[in-house]
Amino acid sequence: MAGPPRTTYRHGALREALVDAGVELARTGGPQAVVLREATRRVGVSANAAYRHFSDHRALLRAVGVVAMAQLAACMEQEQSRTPPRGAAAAARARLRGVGAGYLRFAREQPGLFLTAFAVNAEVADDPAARGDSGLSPLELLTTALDGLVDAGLLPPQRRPDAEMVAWSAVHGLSMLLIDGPLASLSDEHADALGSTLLDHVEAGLLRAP
Amino acid sequence: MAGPPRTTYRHGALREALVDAGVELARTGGPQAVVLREATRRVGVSANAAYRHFSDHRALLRAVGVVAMAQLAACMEQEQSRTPPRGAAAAARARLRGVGAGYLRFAREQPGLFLTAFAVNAEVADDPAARGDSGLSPLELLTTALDGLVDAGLLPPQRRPDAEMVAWSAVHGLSMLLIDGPLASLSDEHADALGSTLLDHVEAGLLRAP
DNA sequence: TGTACATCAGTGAACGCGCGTTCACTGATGTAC
DNA sequence: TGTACATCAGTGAACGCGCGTTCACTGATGTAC
Repeated sequence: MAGPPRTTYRHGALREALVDAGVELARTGGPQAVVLREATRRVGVSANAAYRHFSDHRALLRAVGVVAMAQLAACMEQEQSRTPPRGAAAAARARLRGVGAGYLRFAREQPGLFLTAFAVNAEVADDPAARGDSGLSPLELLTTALDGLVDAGLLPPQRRPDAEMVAWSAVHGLSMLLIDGPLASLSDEHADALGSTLLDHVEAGLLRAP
Repeated sequence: MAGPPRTTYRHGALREALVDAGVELARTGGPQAVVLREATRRVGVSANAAYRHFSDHRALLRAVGVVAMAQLAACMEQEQSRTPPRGAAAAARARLRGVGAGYLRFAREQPGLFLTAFAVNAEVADDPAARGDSGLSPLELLTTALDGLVDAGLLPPQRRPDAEMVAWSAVHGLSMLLIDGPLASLSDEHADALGSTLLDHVEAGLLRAP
Protein backbone atom coordinates (compact mmCIF):
# COMPACT_ATOMS: atom_id res chain seq x y z
CA MET A 1 0.00 0.00 0.00
CA ALA A 2 2.67 2.49 1.02
CA GLY A 3 5.10 1.40 -1.66
CA PRO A 4 8.87 1.74 -1.31
CA PRO A 5 10.01 4.58 0.94
CA ARG A 6 10.24 7.86 -0.87
CA THR A 7 13.73 8.92 -1.88
CA THR A 8 12.64 12.41 -2.72
CA TYR A 9 11.63 14.75 0.05
CA ARG A 10 8.53 15.79 -1.81
CA HIS A 11 5.92 13.25 -2.68
CA GLY A 12 4.87 14.80 -5.95
CA ALA A 13 1.33 13.47 -6.16
CA LEU A 14 0.19 13.40 -2.58
CA ARG A 15 -3.31 14.58 -3.21
CA GLU A 16 -4.01 11.79 -5.66
CA ALA A 17 -2.35 9.25 -3.38
CA LEU A 18 -4.49 10.34 -0.43
CA VAL A 19 -7.66 10.14 -2.49
CA ASP A 20 -6.66 6.68 -3.68
CA ALA A 21 -6.04 5.56 -0.13
CA GLY A 22 -9.33 7.10 0.92
CA VAL A 23 -11.16 5.29 -1.86
CA GLU A 24 -9.67 2.03 -0.70
CA LEU A 25 -10.78 2.77 2.86
CA ALA A 26 -14.29 3.65 1.68
CA ARG A 27 -14.40 0.55 -0.48
CA THR A 28 -13.68 -1.64 2.52
CA GLY A 29 -15.51 0.15 5.30
CA GLY A 30 -17.79 2.81 3.91
CA PRO A 31 -17.67 6.53 4.61
CA GLN A 32 -16.95 5.97 8.32
CA ALA A 33 -13.71 4.28 7.40
CA VAL A 34 -12.35 7.28 5.53
CA VAL A 35 -10.06 8.37 8.33
CA LEU A 36 -7.60 11.11 7.53
CA ARG A 37 -4.80 9.72 9.69
CA GLU A 38 -5.19 6.26 8.23
CA ALA A 39 -5.02 7.60 4.69
CA THR A 40 -1.77 9.44 5.43
CA ARG A 41 -0.40 6.35 7.18
CA ARG A 42 -1.07 4.23 4.12
CA VAL A 43 0.60 6.73 1.85
CA GLY A 44 3.58 6.85 4.19
CA VAL A 45 3.35 10.50 5.03
CA SER A 46 2.90 12.40 8.27
CA ALA A 47 -0.68 13.05 9.34
CA ASN A 48 -0.65 16.79 8.89
CA ALA A 49 0.72 16.61 5.37
CA ALA A 50 -2.86 16.08 4.26
CA TYR A 51 -3.60 19.70 5.16
CA ARG A 52 -1.49 20.90 2.26
CA HIS A 53 -4.15 19.41 -0.04
CA PHE A 54 -7.40 19.31 1.91
CA SER A 55 -8.81 22.00 4.13
CA ASP A 56 -10.09 19.40 6.55
CA HIS A 57 -11.22 15.82 6.93
CA ARG A 58 -14.55 16.45 5.24
CA ALA A 59 -12.81 17.74 2.12
CA LEU A 60 -10.97 14.44 1.80
CA LEU A 61 -14.21 12.53 2.23
CA ARG A 62 -15.81 14.70 -0.42
CA ALA A 63 -12.99 13.97 -2.86
CA VAL A 64 -13.42 10.26 -2.21
CA GLY A 65 -17.17 10.64 -2.72
CA VAL A 66 -16.59 12.26 -6.10
CA VAL A 67 -14.64 9.23 -7.23
CA ALA A 68 -17.36 6.92 -5.91
CA MET A 69 -20.01 8.93 -7.71
CA ALA A 70 -18.09 8.78 -10.96
CA GLN A 71 -17.73 5.03 -10.62
CA LEU A 72 -21.45 4.71 -10.01
CA ALA A 73 -22.17 6.66 -13.18
CA ALA A 74 -19.67 4.52 -15.08
CA CYS A 75 -21.36 1.40 -13.80
CA MET A 76 -24.70 2.61 -15.11
CA GLU A 77 -23.26 3.52 -18.49
CA GLN A 78 -21.58 0.16 -18.75
CA GLU A 79 -24.85 -1.58 -17.99
CA GLN A 80 -26.63 0.56 -20.56
CA SER A 81 -24.18 -0.42 -23.26
CA ARG A 82 -24.52 -4.14 -22.59
CA THR A 83 -27.68 -4.89 -24.51
CA PRO A 84 -27.65 -3.15 -27.87
CA PRO A 85 -31.26 -2.17 -28.40
CA ARG A 86 -33.17 -2.47 -31.65
CA GLY A 87 -35.88 0.06 -32.21
CA ALA A 88 -36.42 3.40 -30.53
CA ALA A 89 -38.91 2.17 -27.94
CA ALA A 90 -36.78 -0.80 -26.94
CA ALA A 91 -33.73 1.44 -26.78
CA ALA A 92 -35.50 3.86 -24.47
CA ARG A 93 -36.55 1.06 -22.16
CA ALA A 94 -33.09 -0.44 -22.19
CA ARG A 95 -31.62 2.89 -21.17
CA LEU A 96 -33.80 3.04 -18.06
CA ARG A 97 -33.09 -0.58 -17.34
CA GLY A 98 -29.37 0.10 -17.50
CA VAL A 99 -29.67 2.94 -15.04
CA GLY A 100 -31.40 0.72 -12.52
CA ALA A 101 -29.27 -2.33 -13.13
CA GLY A 102 -26.07 -0.31 -12.83
CA TYR A 103 -27.22 1.26 -9.60
CA LEU A 104 -28.07 -2.12 -8.11
CA ARG A 105 -24.88 -3.73 -9.31
CA PHE A 106 -22.69 -0.97 -7.90
CA ALA A 107 -24.49 -1.10 -4.57
CA ARG A 108 -24.01 -4.83 -4.41
CA GLU A 109 -20.43 -5.01 -5.65
CA GLN A 110 -19.10 -1.88 -3.96
CA PRO A 111 -21.31 -1.23 -0.96
CA GLY A 112 -18.69 0.89 0.76
CA LEU A 113 -18.28 3.21 -2.21
CA PHE A 114 -22.00 3.24 -2.80
CA LEU A 115 -22.68 4.43 0.73
CA THR A 116 -19.90 6.98 0.43
CA ALA A 117 -21.34 8.38 -2.78
CA PHE A 118 -24.71 8.69 -1.11
CA ALA A 119 -23.22 10.24 2.02
CA VAL A 120 -21.71 13.17 0.12
CA ASN A 121 -24.43 13.30 -2.50
CA ALA A 122 -25.57 16.83 -1.86
CA GLU A 123 -22.06 18.25 -1.64
CA VAL A 124 -20.69 16.84 -4.88
CA ALA A 125 -23.75 17.17 -7.08
CA ASP A 126 -22.19 20.04 -9.03
CA ASP A 127 -18.70 18.59 -9.26
CA PRO A 128 -17.79 17.97 -12.90
CA ALA A 129 -15.62 15.04 -11.80
CA ALA A 130 -18.58 13.18 -10.31
CA ARG A 131 -19.65 11.98 -13.71
CA GLY A 132 -19.28 9.07 -16.09
CA ASP A 133 -17.78 8.98 -19.56
CA SER A 134 -20.88 10.58 -21.00
CA GLY A 135 -20.37 13.58 -18.74
CA LEU A 136 -23.62 12.85 -16.95
CA SER A 137 -24.07 12.31 -13.22
CA PRO A 138 -26.06 9.32 -11.99
CA LEU A 139 -29.11 11.49 -11.48
CA GLU A 140 -28.76 13.00 -14.93
CA LEU A 141 -28.53 9.54 -16.44
CA LEU A 142 -31.84 8.70 -14.78
CA THR A 143 -33.43 11.95 -15.89
CA THR A 144 -32.27 11.44 -19.44
CA ALA A 145 -33.58 7.90 -19.54
CA LEU A 146 -36.99 8.97 -18.28
CA ASP A 147 -37.14 11.82 -20.79
CA GLY A 148 -36.38 9.26 -23.46
CA LEU A 149 -39.34 7.16 -22.36
CA VAL A 150 -41.65 10.14 -22.68
CA ASP A 151 -40.23 10.95 -26.11
CA ALA A 152 -40.81 7.36 -27.18
CA GLY A 153 -44.41 7.65 -26.08
CA LEU A 154 -44.03 4.97 -23.42
CA LEU A 155 -44.25 7.05 -20.27
CA PRO A 156 -47.41 9.14 -19.91
CA PRO A 157 -46.26 12.76 -19.55
CA GLN A 158 -48.40 13.39 -16.47
CA ARG A 159 -46.46 10.67 -14.71
CA ARG A 160 -43.12 12.15 -15.67
CA PRO A 161 -42.67 14.60 -12.75
CA ASP A 162 -42.67 11.94 -10.04
CA ALA A 163 -40.94 9.28 -12.10
CA GLU A 164 -37.43 10.03 -10.80
CA MET A 165 -38.48 9.63 -7.24
CA VAL A 166 -40.48 6.46 -7.82
CA ALA A 167 -37.72 4.73 -9.74
CA TRP A 168 -34.93 5.95 -7.52
CA SER A 169 -36.74 5.03 -4.32
CA ALA A 170 -37.34 1.49 -5.41
CA VAL A 171 -33.81 0.92 -6.55
CA HIS A 172 -32.20 2.73 -3.64
CA GLY A 173 -34.37 0.90 -1.14
CA LEU A 174 -33.47 -2.50 -2.51
CA SER A 175 -29.81 -1.49 -2.46
CA MET A 176 -30.03 -0.62 1.22
CA LEU A 177 -31.92 -3.78 2.11
CA LEU A 178 -29.22 -5.77 0.36
CA ILE A 179 -26.31 -3.93 1.96
CA ASP A 180 -27.24 -3.34 5.57
CA GLY A 181 -30.59 -4.84 5.95
CA PRO A 182 -32.60 -8.00 6.09
CA LEU A 183 -31.59 -9.06 2.59
CA ALA A 184 -27.86 -8.83 3.20
CA SER A 185 -27.32 -12.57 3.45
CA LEU A 186 -28.84 -13.38 0.08
CA SER A 187 -26.79 -15.23 -2.52
CA ASP A 188 -25.66 -13.26 -5.53
CA GLU A 189 -27.98 -15.25 -7.76
CA HIS A 190 -30.99 -14.58 -5.61
CA ALA A 191 -30.06 -10.93 -5.22
CA ASP A 192 -29.73 -10.57 -9.00
CA ALA A 193 -33.07 -12.24 -9.54
CA LEU A 194 -34.65 -9.95 -6.98
CA GLY A 195 -33.12 -6.96 -8.72
CA SER A 196 -34.56 -8.06 -12.03
CA THR A 197 -37.98 -8.54 -10.53
CA LEU A 198 -37.83 -5.14 -8.92
CA LEU A 199 -36.88 -3.48 -12.18
CA ASP A 200 -39.76 -5.29 -13.86
CA HIS A 201 -42.09 -3.84 -11.27
CA VAL A 202 -40.72 -0.35 -11.69
CA GLU A 203 -41.08 -0.53 -15.46
CA ALA A 204 -44.56 -1.97 -15.22
CA GLY A 205 -45.53 0.71 -12.73
CA LEU A 206 -44.24 3.57 -14.86
CA LEU A 207 -45.32 2.33 -18.26
CA ARG A 208 -48.78 1.02 -17.37
CA ALA A 209 -51.68 2.74 -19.12
CA PRO A 210 -52.58 6.12 -17.57
CA MET B 1 -33.28 15.32 31.83
CA ALA B 2 -31.36 14.14 34.89
CA GLY B 3 -34.09 15.16 37.31
CA PRO B 4 -33.47 16.07 40.93
CA PRO B 5 -30.38 14.47 42.46
CA ARG B 6 -31.09 11.04 43.84
CA THR B 7 -31.55 10.87 47.59
CA THR B 8 -31.31 7.11 47.64
CA TYR B 9 -28.01 5.47 46.92
CA ARG B 10 -29.60 3.05 44.51
CA HIS B 11 -31.33 4.33 41.46
CA GLY B 12 -34.06 1.74 41.34
CA ALA B 13 -34.86 1.82 37.64
CA LEU B 14 -31.54 2.54 36.03
CA ARG B 15 -31.95 0.23 33.11
CA GLU B 16 -35.17 1.89 32.03
CA ALA B 17 -33.69 5.33 32.62
CA LEU B 18 -30.68 4.51 30.44
CA VAL B 19 -32.86 3.16 27.67
CA ASP B 20 -35.00 6.29 27.85
CA ALA B 21 -31.92 8.48 27.64
CA GLY B 22 -30.63 6.35 24.76
CA VAL B 23 -33.92 6.71 22.92
CA GLU B 24 -33.71 10.45 23.28
CA LEU B 25 -30.16 10.42 21.93
CA ALA B 26 -31.20 8.24 19.01
CA ARG B 27 -34.19 10.44 18.34
CA THR B 28 -31.98 13.47 18.03
CA GLY B 29 -28.90 12.05 16.38
CA GLY B 30 -29.54 8.56 15.12
CA PRO B 31 -27.72 5.38 16.15
CA GLN B 32 -24.34 7.13 16.15
CA ALA B 33 -25.54 9.41 18.91
CA VAL B 34 -26.34 6.57 21.28
CA VAL B 35 -23.23 7.02 23.37
CA LEU B 36 -23.02 5.07 26.59
CA ARG B 37 -21.24 7.77 28.54
CA GLU B 38 -23.72 10.40 27.45
CA ALA B 39 -26.66 8.25 28.49
CA THR B 40 -25.21 7.78 31.98
CA ARG B 41 -24.41 11.47 32.16
CA ARG B 42 -28.01 12.37 31.40
CA VAL B 43 -29.32 9.98 33.98
CA GLY B 44 -26.89 11.42 36.51
CA VAL B 45 -25.01 8.24 37.18
CA SER B 46 -21.37 7.25 36.83
CA ALA B 47 -20.34 5.88 33.44
CA ASN B 48 -19.63 2.35 34.54
CA ALA B 49 -22.96 1.95 36.32
CA ALA B 50 -24.35 1.04 32.92
CA TYR B 51 -22.44 -2.21 33.05
CA ARG B 52 -24.73 -3.49 35.81
CA HIS B 53 -27.51 -3.57 33.21
CA PHE B 54 -25.86 -3.92 29.82
CA SER B 55 -23.01 -6.19 28.87
CA ASP B 56 -21.57 -3.54 26.61
CA HIS B 57 -22.37 -0.51 24.50
CA ARG B 58 -23.97 -2.56 21.75
CA ALA B 59 -26.44 -4.08 24.20
CA LEU B 60 -27.65 -0.59 25.08
CA LEU B 61 -27.99 0.30 21.41
CA ARG B 62 -29.94 -2.90 20.87
CA ALA B 63 -32.33 -2.03 23.69
CA VAL B 64 -32.87 1.39 22.17
CA GLY B 65 -33.45 -0.23 18.79
CA VAL B 66 -36.13 -2.46 20.26
CA VAL B 67 -38.03 0.60 21.44
CA ALA B 68 -37.61 2.25 18.05
CA MET B 69 -38.86 -0.88 16.31
CA ALA B 70 -41.90 -1.04 18.56
CA GLN B 71 -42.68 2.59 17.84
CA LEU B 72 -42.40 1.93 14.12
CA ALA B 73 -44.88 -0.94 14.43
CA ALA B 74 -47.20 1.23 16.50
CA CYS B 75 -47.01 3.94 13.85
CA MET B 76 -48.09 1.46 11.20
CA GLU B 77 -50.95 0.15 13.30
CA GLN B 78 -52.10 3.65 14.02
CA GLU B 79 -52.10 4.46 10.33
CA GLN B 80 -54.01 1.27 9.58
CA SER B 81 -56.75 2.17 12.02
CA ARG B 82 -57.21 5.65 10.59
CA THR B 83 -59.47 4.86 7.67
CA PRO B 84 -62.11 2.36 8.64
CA PRO B 85 -62.53 0.25 5.55
CA ARG B 86 -65.83 -0.95 4.12
CA GLY B 87 -65.79 -4.25 2.31
CA ALA B 88 -63.16 -6.99 2.44
CA ALA B 89 -61.21 -5.91 -0.63
CA ALA B 90 -61.06 -2.29 0.45
CA ALA B 91 -60.04 -3.36 3.93
CA ALA B 92 -57.19 -5.48 2.59
CA ARG B 93 -55.94 -2.61 0.50
CA ALA B 94 -56.23 -0.20 3.40
CA ARG B 95 -54.15 -2.52 5.55
CA LEU B 96 -51.28 -2.47 3.08
CA ARG B 97 -51.65 1.24 2.67
CA GLY B 98 -51.39 1.71 6.42
CA VAL B 99 -48.19 -0.30 6.54
CA GLY B 100 -46.57 1.88 3.93
CA ALA B 101 -47.95 5.15 5.22
CA GLY B 102 -46.88 4.35 8.78
CA TYR B 103 -43.38 3.44 7.63
CA LEU B 104 -43.04 6.68 5.70
CA ARG B 105 -44.50 8.78 8.48
CA PHE B 106 -42.19 7.32 11.09
CA ALA B 107 -39.16 7.80 8.88
CA ARG B 108 -40.11 11.39 8.30
CA GLU B 109 -41.14 12.30 11.84
CA GLN B 110 -38.51 10.31 13.72
CA PRO B 111 -35.59 9.85 11.37
CA GLY B 112 -33.16 9.17 14.20
CA LEU B 113 -35.26 6.38 15.63
CA PHE B 114 -36.03 5.07 12.18
CA LEU B 115 -32.35 4.73 11.36
CA THR B 116 -31.69 3.17 14.74
CA ALA B 117 -34.41 0.56 14.22
CA PHE B 118 -32.92 -0.27 10.86
CA ALA B 119 -29.39 -0.39 12.24
CA VAL B 120 -30.22 -3.12 14.74
CA ASN B 121 -32.83 -4.77 12.58
CA ALA B 122 -31.21 -8.19 12.35
CA GLU B 123 -30.37 -8.35 16.05
CA VAL B 124 -33.80 -7.54 17.44
CA ALA B 125 -35.97 -9.37 14.93
CA ASP B 126 -36.88 -12.04 17.47
CA ASP B 127 -37.35 -9.73 20.43
CA PRO B 128 -40.95 -9.87 21.64
CA ALA B 129 -40.66 -6.25 22.76
CA ALA B 130 -39.96 -5.03 19.22
CA ARG B 131 -43.64 -5.16 18.35
CA GLY B 132 -46.72 -3.05 18.26
CA ASP B 133 -49.99 -3.46 20.15
CA SER B 134 -51.04 -6.24 17.84
CA GLY B 135 -47.98 -8.22 18.81
CA LEU B 136 -46.68 -8.05 15.27
CA SER B 137 -43.33 -6.69 14.16
CA PRO B 138 -43.16 -4.22 11.28
CA LEU B 139 -42.18 -6.99 8.89
CA GLU B 140 -45.00 -9.20 10.13
CA LEU B 141 -47.46 -6.37 9.62
CA LEU B 142 -46.32 -6.15 6.01
CA THR B 143 -46.47 -9.91 5.53
CA THR B 144 -49.96 -10.06 7.01
CA ALA B 145 -51.18 -7.23 4.81
CA LEU B 146 -49.85 -8.91 1.68
CA ASP B 147 -51.39 -12.25 2.66
CA GLY B 148 -54.66 -10.40 3.08
CA LEU B 149 -54.41 -9.07 -0.46
CA VAL B 150 -53.94 -12.59 -1.81
CA ASP B 151 -56.88 -13.84 0.25
CA ALA B 152 -59.02 -11.03 -1.11
CA GLY B 153 -58.11 -12.08 -4.64
CA LEU B 154 -56.35 -8.79 -5.37
CA LEU B 155 -52.74 -9.90 -5.47
CA PRO B 156 -51.95 -12.67 -7.95
CA PRO B 157 -50.44 -15.52 -5.91
CA GLN B 158 -47.44 -15.92 -8.21
CA ARG B 159 -46.47 -12.36 -7.37
CA ARG B 160 -46.75 -12.96 -3.65
CA PRO B 161 -43.21 -14.27 -2.98
CA ASP B 162 -41.45 -11.09 -4.09
CA ALA B 163 -44.10 -8.70 -2.86
CA GLU B 164 -42.46 -7.99 0.51
CA MET B 165 -39.26 -6.97 -1.14
CA VAL B 166 -40.87 -4.84 -3.82
CA ALA B 167 -43.07 -2.95 -1.37
CA TRP B 168 -40.42 -2.62 1.30
CA SER B 169 -37.75 -1.44 -1.14
CA ALA B 170 -39.91 1.33 -2.52
CA VAL B 171 -40.96 2.61 0.85
CA HIS B 172 -37.55 2.22 2.47
CA GLY B 173 -35.86 3.90 -0.46
CA LEU B 174 -38.12 6.92 -0.33
CA SER B 175 -37.56 7.11 3.41
CA MET B 176 -33.82 7.25 2.91
CA LEU B 177 -34.03 9.81 0.13
CA LEU B 178 -36.14 11.96 2.42
CA ILE B 179 -33.90 11.60 5.46
CA ASP B 180 -30.35 11.77 4.20
CA GLY B 181 -30.61 12.23 0.55
CA PRO B 182 -31.55 14.53 -2.25
CA LEU B 183 -35.15 14.88 -1.06
CA ALA B 184 -34.29 15.95 2.47
CA SER B 185 -35.14 19.59 1.93
CA LEU B 186 -38.67 18.96 0.74
CA SER B 187 -41.58 20.56 2.54
CA ASP B 188 -43.80 18.29 4.60
CA GLU B 189 -46.66 18.79 2.18
CA HIS B 190 -44.59 17.86 -0.82
CA ALA B 191 -43.06 14.91 1.00
CA ASP B 192 -46.51 13.65 1.94
CA ALA B 193 -47.74 14.01 -1.60
CA LEU B 194 -44.70 12.16 -2.84
CA GLY B 195 -45.35 9.40 -0.34
CA SER B 196 -48.91 9.08 -1.54
CA THR B 197 -47.82 8.89 -5.13
CA LEU B 198 -45.26 6.26 -4.29
CA LEU B 199 -47.81 4.14 -2.47
CA ASP B 200 -50.13 4.47 -5.46
CA HIS B 201 -47.36 3.16 -7.65
CA VAL B 202 -46.62 0.26 -5.34
CA GLU B 203 -50.28 -0.71 -5.19
CA ALA B 204 -50.68 -0.38 -8.94
CA GLY B 205 -47.56 -2.45 -9.48
CA LEU B 206 -48.64 -5.25 -7.18
CA LEU B 207 -52.31 -5.35 -8.05
CA ARG B 208 -52.07 -4.95 -11.82
CA ALA B 209 -53.40 -7.88 -13.83
CA PRO B 210 -50.97 -10.83 -14.03
C1' DT C 1 27.23 27.69 -16.27
C1' DG C 2 27.37 28.35 -11.32
C1' DT C 3 25.54 30.14 -7.16
C1' DA C 4 22.19 32.55 -3.73
C1' DC C 5 17.75 32.47 -2.57
C1' DA C 6 12.65 32.24 -1.96
C1' DT C 7 9.03 28.92 -1.97
C1' DC C 8 6.27 25.71 0.09
C1' DA C 9 5.46 20.52 0.54
C1' DG C 10 6.81 17.99 3.70
C1' DT C 11 8.27 16.62 9.20
C1' DG C 12 7.79 15.53 14.24
C1' DA C 13 5.76 16.55 18.34
C1' DA C 14 2.04 17.84 20.79
C1' DC C 15 -2.87 19.47 21.89
C1' DG C 16 -7.44 18.37 23.62
C1' DC C 17 -11.15 15.48 23.14
C1' DG C 18 -14.34 11.80 24.13
C1' DC C 19 -14.95 7.27 23.85
C1' DG C 20 -15.64 2.19 25.87
C1' DT C 21 -14.12 -0.40 29.47
C1' DT C 22 -11.86 -2.15 33.94
C1' DC C 23 -10.40 -1.71 38.75
C1' DA C 24 -10.98 -1.81 43.66
C1' DC C 25 -14.21 0.27 46.47
C1' DT C 26 -18.58 1.57 49.39
C1' DG C 27 -22.73 1.79 51.47
C1' DA C 28 -28.13 1.29 51.19
C1' DT C 29 -31.09 -2.42 51.24
C1' DG C 30 -33.65 -6.66 52.55
C1' DT C 31 -33.26 -10.86 55.24
C1' DA C 32 -32.20 -14.19 58.95
C1' DC C 33 -31.90 -14.73 63.49
C1' DT D 1 -38.82 -5.85 67.58
C1' DG D 2 -33.93 -5.15 67.24
C1' DT D 3 -29.57 -6.25 65.39
C1' DA D 4 -25.74 -8.57 62.40
C1' DC D 5 -24.86 -9.50 57.99
C1' DA D 6 -24.60 -10.69 52.99
C1' DT D 7 -25.78 -8.77 48.64
C1' DC D 8 -24.90 -6.13 44.81
C1' DA D 9 -26.11 -1.54 42.53
C1' DG D 10 -23.78 2.05 42.66
C1' DT D 11 -18.93 5.25 42.97
C1' DG D 12 -14.49 7.50 41.49
C1' DA D 13 -10.38 7.11 39.24
C1' DA D 14 -7.87 5.48 35.71
C1' DC D 15 -6.59 2.80 31.35
C1' DG D 16 -5.51 2.88 26.43
C1' DC D 17 -7.05 4.30 22.18
C1' DG D 18 -7.43 6.95 17.98
C1' DC D 19 -9.07 10.81 16.20
C1' DG D 20 -8.75 15.77 13.87
C1' DT D 21 -6.03 19.59 14.11
C1' DT D 22 -2.16 23.09 15.15
C1' DC D 23 2.62 24.44 15.96
C1' DA D 24 7.25 25.71 14.72
C1' DC D 25 10.38 23.57 11.80
C1' DT D 26 13.31 21.82 7.58
C1' DG D 27 15.11 20.93 3.44
C1' DA D 28 14.43 19.72 -1.80
C1' DT D 29 13.20 22.21 -5.65
C1' DG D 30 13.02 25.73 -9.40
C1' DT D 31 14.30 30.45 -10.54
C1' DA D 32 16.84 34.87 -10.91
C1' DC D 33 21.04 36.74 -11.37
